[in-house]
Amino acid sequence: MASLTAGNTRPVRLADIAKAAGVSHGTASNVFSRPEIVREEVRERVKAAAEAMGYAGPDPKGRLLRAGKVNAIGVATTEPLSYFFDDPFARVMMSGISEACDATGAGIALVSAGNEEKLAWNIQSALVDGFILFCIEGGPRLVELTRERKLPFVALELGSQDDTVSAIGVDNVAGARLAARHLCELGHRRFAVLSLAFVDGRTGLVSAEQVRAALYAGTRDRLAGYFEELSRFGVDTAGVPVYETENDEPSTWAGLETIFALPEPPTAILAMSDRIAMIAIEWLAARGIAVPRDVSIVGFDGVPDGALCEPALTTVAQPIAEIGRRAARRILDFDGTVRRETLDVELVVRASSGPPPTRV
Amino acid sequence: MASLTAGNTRPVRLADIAKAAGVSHGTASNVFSRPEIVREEVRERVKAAAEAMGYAGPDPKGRLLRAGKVNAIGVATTEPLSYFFDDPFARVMMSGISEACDATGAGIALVSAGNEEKLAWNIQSALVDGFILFCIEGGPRLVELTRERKLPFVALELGSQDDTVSAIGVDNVAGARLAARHLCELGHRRFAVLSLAFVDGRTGLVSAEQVRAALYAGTRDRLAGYFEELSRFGVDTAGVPVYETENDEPSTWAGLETIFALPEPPTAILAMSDRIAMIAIEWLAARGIAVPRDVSIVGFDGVPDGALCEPALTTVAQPIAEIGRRAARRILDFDGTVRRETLDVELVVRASSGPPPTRV
DNA sequence: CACTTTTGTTGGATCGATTCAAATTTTTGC
DNA sequence: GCAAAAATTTGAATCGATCCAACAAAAGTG
Repeated sequence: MASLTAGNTRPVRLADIAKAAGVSHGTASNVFSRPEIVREEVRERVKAAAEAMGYAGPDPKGRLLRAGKVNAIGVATTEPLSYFFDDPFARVMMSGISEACDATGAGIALVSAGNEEKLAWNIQSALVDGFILFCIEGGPRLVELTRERKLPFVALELGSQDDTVSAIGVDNVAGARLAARHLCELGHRRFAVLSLAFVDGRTGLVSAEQVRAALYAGTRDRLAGYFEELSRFGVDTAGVPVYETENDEPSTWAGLETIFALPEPPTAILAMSDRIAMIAIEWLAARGIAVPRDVSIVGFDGVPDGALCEPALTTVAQPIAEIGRRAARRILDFDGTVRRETLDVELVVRASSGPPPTRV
Repeated sequence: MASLTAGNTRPVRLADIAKAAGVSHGTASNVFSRPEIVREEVRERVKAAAEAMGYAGPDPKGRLLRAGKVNAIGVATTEPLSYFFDDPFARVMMSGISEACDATGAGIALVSAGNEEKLAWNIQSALVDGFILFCIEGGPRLVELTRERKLPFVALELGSQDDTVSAIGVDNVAGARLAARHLCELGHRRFAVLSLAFVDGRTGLVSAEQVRAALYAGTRDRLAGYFEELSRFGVDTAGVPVYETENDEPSTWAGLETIFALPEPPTAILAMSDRIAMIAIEWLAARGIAVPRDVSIVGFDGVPDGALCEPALTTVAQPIAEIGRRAARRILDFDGTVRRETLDVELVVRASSGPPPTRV
């Protein structure tokens, strides 16, 4: 219970110890930042004074203003902060970012906020050299807010096609085609799509009309990829139900209820995220529908949990950590250019996909 | 490939737009920080000037120096940054910290560094209002470094008994007793302990002598708890092998080799972390030793993975997220006091512990 | 209309350091 | 012993804002 702060004395400043040691602040500063250029005797005297007065060392707040560089990169999202540690996708991404930061000794500042207003403030006042934006929900807004700061930033996931923002993401169309082709080649012809959001805050079956009006290009692209490939295999995509979820349990459950209440339930589900896919697997298991015997499922993302679930998830894997690493390096070695980068995805075939049940 | 930074023009400062708008910098500042006190006409003029000159808004670097408060808390460790996202224990802890930070709108700055020197620098220059220290390996050093900053900080895990540092941890002795009692009550009498580090960089069987000289009090306390309870049940603790691991696979494997090569292998393993326990379960499974039929295992920590592994892990659960929340609040509502807080642990009985095999 | 209030604006001081050209001291060379 | 060269030290300027006491202008009051 000892009190640390002795009364309310102002913290000791560099100027204070300079005076105490009888040197100019210039010299005092040098003692800490370039000790080799000051005479040993003086150096010791200043250090002694610092010690005696309980000086905490040059305050980074002061240094910062002069130096200009923070040596930290901000990672922002509209989700709560715990998202960075709870969400599997985010975690792998952060691992990649961490790696790049570790390599250069940079720090990471996590930025987020419950409400819109606080988020704006937190972005405006974040002490960072640049931002990496997790554009999940509310991506466009986040980009706007960040653009105001006029610092380098990279958007993760090529949500919009705004060519004025740097972004790193994957080829969603190609990835989706991989998934669809895999299922078609296994013999499936009756499909359903459990999709991510096309616009904010809506769930339910979506019409072609609504797809065209999609706010989130990533979702639209994945659907386009699915449909292109399905068509190639002669599937009438107009008959394929597409249920828009919020990437969570309630909406995915609702989607499954809907899909399996249809006169011709699917033998294969194309899920736009591993999260959705894994929720679906559980839902199906609870209803005695065997995966992949009765229904096959292919996810999207390639989060580590997918390999662990029962049955292990077939999925379109993004190079998540690599995206993170690249994003971080783009900020760290910023060269003033705006660039959009698309990485390749890879189909990882595991146990959740197999041939369709033979018709009885 | 468009260039963002038009040449190398210095960024626009508040003073620049003040001049452009023909007002004093005081007024210009007010336009951004307290717009309601400046006359509308003037406000619009200044805003227009800002817009026209591409002003990014008041630079937080400048504001910071004046304001003094960063509104962010630093979380430091000697591990690489990715530790925060990869390690299950750290993740849950960070979730708790995040929650507390979200509630007050504070940010989180992750601080770490590969080598000692860079770590010191990073701690010295972290822009934060206080620190939470993950004292795993190298805890004492981390505490020293942080103390220099003269900012509030809280050490996680009551490693040392240094009463001059604030800390939050669990009652290791009581927790360990819980684990030991559970196994004794199931009928076990032949034990082995897979321990965390007593000192840095050593592995192998430890002697009572070495236990006494432990650098890490947490480890010592857990062992003390185990032994106290074992004694109570009439077990001769002198005969209980204690193998010091580095909480990783190689050293845990080595420990298991050693323990199971003993003339009287144990029927129950007391593992000082869930990590060690889960590594042990895998090792045993690979050797056809059934858990809990042949050998029971009790872990320590209560990480979420423990519930998922096969068999699910019996463990002494720490209120990890709660520790995180409290630590964060200690920094956020710092009251100038140094306090050591000890939270209770809870025995979570799952599938990895059962009665010992009946003697043949 | 002179006289207080109220409302807005100003400009200097401050936050805590770093930097650098100029001034000073110490060394070196002869 | 003295000039030139080298090594230190100085102090003003700067980084980019916020704060606040003092001042000015407009509005209200008797």
